[in-house]
Amino acid sequence: MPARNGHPAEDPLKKAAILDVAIRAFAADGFRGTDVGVIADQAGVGKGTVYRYFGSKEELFWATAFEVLLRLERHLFAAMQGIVSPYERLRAAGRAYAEFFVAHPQYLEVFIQDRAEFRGVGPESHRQYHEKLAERFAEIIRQGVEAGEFRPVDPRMTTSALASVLYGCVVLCCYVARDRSPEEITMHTVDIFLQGLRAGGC
Amino acid sequence: MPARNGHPAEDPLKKAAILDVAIRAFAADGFRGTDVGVIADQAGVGKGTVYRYFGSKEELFWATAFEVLLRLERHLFAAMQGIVSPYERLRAAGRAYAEFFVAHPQYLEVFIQDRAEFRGVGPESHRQYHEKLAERFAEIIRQGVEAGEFRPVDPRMTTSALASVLYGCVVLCCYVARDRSPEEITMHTVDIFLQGLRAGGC
Amino acid sequence: MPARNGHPAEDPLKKAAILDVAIRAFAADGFRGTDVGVIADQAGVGKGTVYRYFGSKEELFWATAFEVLLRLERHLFAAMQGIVSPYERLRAAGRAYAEFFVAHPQYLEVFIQDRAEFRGVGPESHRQYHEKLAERFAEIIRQGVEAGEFRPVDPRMTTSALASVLYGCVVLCCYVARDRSPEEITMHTVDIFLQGLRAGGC
Amino acid sequence: MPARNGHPAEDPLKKAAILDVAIRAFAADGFRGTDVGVIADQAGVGKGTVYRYFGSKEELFWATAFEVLLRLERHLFAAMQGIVSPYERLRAAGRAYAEFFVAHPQYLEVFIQDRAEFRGVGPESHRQYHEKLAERFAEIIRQGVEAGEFRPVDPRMTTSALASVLYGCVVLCCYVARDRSPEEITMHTVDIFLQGLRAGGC
DNA sequence: AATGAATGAGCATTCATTCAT
DNA sequence: TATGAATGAATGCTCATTCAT
Repeated sequence: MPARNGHPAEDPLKKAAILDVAIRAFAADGFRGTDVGVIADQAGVGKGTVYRYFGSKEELFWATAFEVLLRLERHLFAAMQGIVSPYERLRAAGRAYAEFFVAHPQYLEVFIQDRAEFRGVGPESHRQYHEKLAERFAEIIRQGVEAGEFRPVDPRMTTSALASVLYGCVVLCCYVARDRSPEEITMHTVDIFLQGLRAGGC
Repeated sequence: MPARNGHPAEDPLKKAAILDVAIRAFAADGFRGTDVGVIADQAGVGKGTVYRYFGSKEELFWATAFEVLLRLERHLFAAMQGIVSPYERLRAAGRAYAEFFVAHPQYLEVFIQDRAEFRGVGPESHRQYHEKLAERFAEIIRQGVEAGEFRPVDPRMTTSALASVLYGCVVLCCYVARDRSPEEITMHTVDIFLQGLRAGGC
Repeated sequence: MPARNGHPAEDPLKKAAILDVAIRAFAADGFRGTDVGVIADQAGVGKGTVYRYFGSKEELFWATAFEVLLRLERHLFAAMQGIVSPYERLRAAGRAYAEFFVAHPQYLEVFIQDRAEFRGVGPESHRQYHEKLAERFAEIIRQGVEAGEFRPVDPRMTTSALASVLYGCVVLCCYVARDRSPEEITMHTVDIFLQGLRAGGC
Repeated sequence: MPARNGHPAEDPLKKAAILDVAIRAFAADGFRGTDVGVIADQAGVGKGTVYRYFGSKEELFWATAFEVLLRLERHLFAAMQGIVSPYERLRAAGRAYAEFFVAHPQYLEVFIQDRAEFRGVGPESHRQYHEKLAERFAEIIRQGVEAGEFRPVDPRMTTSALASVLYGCVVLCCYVARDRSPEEITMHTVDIFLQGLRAGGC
């Protein structure tokens, strides 16, 4: 809503610049450890501008976390593009998930900070977005079940299960099996998830 | 009468009291949000004593995280006690893992803080302990493979996989499927992990 | 069509609107606690306009304080209208003074802020106006003395005395005798001032 | 309450030093304009120490204002020492009041800030102290009335009246009659207060 | 050895003022 | 002329760590 005589009420480029810097900053130092002033400096704007655009450090963080979620979603669905088999779609999503966080470790840190600092209690809009995203995966699983490709599992719980598997893999890879890449571990885990650890009992 | 070695005259009871308080404090407010002074007060000791026993806030946190790891390990192996089948042992461990963190949510927060604040880079002794713990599970998987109960997977990678699955379940339960308990989600996930999502293609 | 002199094309209505809002704002939050941006918003103008019309927050405050002084003066002389006896004129002025600040507590706060923040050191024009106002009262006292209604006091000092009495009454009424109204206290004080506390020793 | 092995829980000298600096600082820059850090520096202590001793900037200010009130009270009663006649006691108090604030202008500024910033709403303990002080003066007036030295006025209201007169004189002297000293103005006003402005109508 | 008073770097947020549009 | 986005200095308060007692 520009004023009567022309004003760029909000500059999307500037907003994006702040967000980009914020991702790196929160990833590097954590929510508490991050200085809003440093973000402002690195984004080339005044501290007041950051507050103008985002209201508070907390809201800035949530905007940051949301942006990461958006990018992850885009990456996942791009990777599943053109694949039909639900089985292959989940494998592709798993691989993309690992790739995404390996390529952008800072995104992972933001995810982790979100949980660590706010225990998953963010703005309602985030919850709704999670919900929508989960539903998209539940639908894939539902199709796999209907197609007889998957066992007759509960789609929503299995979406949770898949999310847990993927999240656990990328988060814990720093603790375990340092001689393997996160992608390797993730794909191994996803494959067990899909095939089962148990020896095939027909 | 100073002790034989190291710090003279350390009172193990006092140390345990501090640690107990620290778990609750770090869980409640996070690493950065926790005030060492408050821990000292609640433990009934002076701030200086906390520093004498633990050196720094960071070291205190690591001691805290280590204590939680010890308790988790005890709980897991107690739950596997007397079970022979590797398959059943892993199921029992999975259930125990979820139970443990549901019964003591603060322990989970400490785990999460550990990763969030220090990216899994703690003292070397922790790494070694993780290693030993992982080896114990790898051994179970190895036995399962040898017994023909499991597919011929890499035991170490599969241990990673299992850890990721369990960790992901308890950490993410706050985001997804709020209508299910963490135990339900975890057991569902573990069962898929063991049985496979794919429809049994003999 | 710019005005003949000084600032071209100043809108007196807009200026008055800003001043009105400013009185309330400064009274409510004090000089330091008042946000110029809020004044601009409430007056329905841009922040830049406030600065265009008043130059700085400080000058805005002085304009505000001056406006209050003008209104007080009008109120006092309206109340003295038609009264001849100097004695009765001063009583009427005293009563009007108390009434004025009871009816408009925000005016009082502005007076107090003026003294608190600037120690009475405002622009020279204010000093001159004070001087003129004081002289009008001194003249009344002079007449009272000449008429034999007052003792032969120094008119200027007695004007000061009267001002102090009135100011003290309205400012301190929040500390003392909360069971009496400011008007009661003021009239009691004024009457003592006029009659003397001492038992009339003829 | 020192700890088991000797601690000077609170150093009264340090506290007094902070208070002394605070009086000057608040007087010079006002409540809002004063930087607690500057007070700490000038008092030769850390900022944390100021907060340890006084809890907050506001409480520090109240302690400051209270200290000034105590000093004023001591000065007033010292000046009335040995004087019997209520009439002379009030004159002496009036003179002492003016002298006190002329000798310590910063005390006056603190008084004014108190009213400006907090509208006389301080801690309950202050109100009680004011009350006690007022009662002491009311008693003097009561005695003057009983002795026939004063007219039969209400002692409490007349105390208010006297307080208003004195306060008004010292506060406003910066606006009016700059060619007279505050003491002169005050004594003139007090004398009118005592004798009456009106020509003695027997 | 134990204590807790003292320290001061650190940080979120506000707001007077400017100036491009 | 009017606007309000941008700026960044300013400030209250916290808390990890030290050290005199």
